[in-house]
Amino acid sequence: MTELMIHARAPFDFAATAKFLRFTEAETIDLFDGNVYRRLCHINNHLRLISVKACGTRARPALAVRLIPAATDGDAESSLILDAAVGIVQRVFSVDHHLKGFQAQVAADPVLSKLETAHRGLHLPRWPSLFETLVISILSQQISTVVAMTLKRRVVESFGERLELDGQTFFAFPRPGALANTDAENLRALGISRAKAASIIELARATVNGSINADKLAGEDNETVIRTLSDLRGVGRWTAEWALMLYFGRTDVFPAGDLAVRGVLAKYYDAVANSRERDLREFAQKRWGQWASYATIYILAGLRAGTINLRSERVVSSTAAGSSPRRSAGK
DNA sequence: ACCCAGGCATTGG
DNA sequence: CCAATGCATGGG
Repeated sequence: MTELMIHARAPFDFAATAKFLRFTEAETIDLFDGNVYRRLCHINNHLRLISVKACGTRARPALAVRLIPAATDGDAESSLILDAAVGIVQRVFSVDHHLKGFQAQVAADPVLSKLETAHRGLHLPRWPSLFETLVISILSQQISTVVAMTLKRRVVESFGERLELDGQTFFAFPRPGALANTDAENLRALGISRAKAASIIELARATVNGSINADKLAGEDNETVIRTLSDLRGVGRWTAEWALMLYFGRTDVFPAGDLAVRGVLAKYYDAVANSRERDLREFAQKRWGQWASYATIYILAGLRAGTINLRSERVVSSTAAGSSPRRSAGK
């Protein structure tokens, strides 16, 4: 069986990166068993299961990529598909990001350097397409991630193509065309709000007709991408910023409107305890600069792992025994 | 039953 | 420019 190797830059923690965007057991599309990452993808109009696992050494990490059905040696079409699959894996695991720069950036920041140590090697995990990225972010707006993943699973099972392999059913994320021509009621029936249903359908149509072009946007700067994506119904700054990270792989983005991120800054950074969104953004850009996206995901990773939390007081204050407690989250 | 969770569009000052 | 409001589900 043909297997391709992709080399990555150390530090690189394959499992942490694979897990970051996949927090529920009920995942039907983005599969990770702790060892092998698998996802069914449309590649050059073929359905293929991409299978990835870590190999190499700590100093020279690498990924091994396989396709099922397997590529046929010497077949030109198979070769194209394999190359495309490698491109997807490179994107999903941000193998080109060099985290030494992030380490240097946060060395003097007590909170982030602790998080960097705790989660060392976590790369920015990304989605294979801009369409999928935006649909997931729209579904995630305001509601808990668990609910959002439930809704995503229903969308995938209703509109995604499937492939049976060894008695197991694999789903691909729906292509834009599958959602562009559906009625909003079909999404409403899955528990999606009226506004989000309309947003997803409009996004699907914009993707099909080319008015949203991921390849073109890839060459634009952050603010241009944010402006362009924000023209879509249901896409605001928060959603566009996460798309800059989770699809385009920009390392210098800070989603200052994010509820969880705001809570952490309010609790752990006195300087911005009650700041407005644009002040938080300025603070983050100054402090984390080209690595603000990594500061963001390490903060969220820390929250999930319990390295940091939003529940109680940050530390025991030696002098203010009777002082009023700090609010733990922004309003 | 109620409140909240990795927002957004709309409306009104 | 800023504040208030409704929206969807599922877990506490």
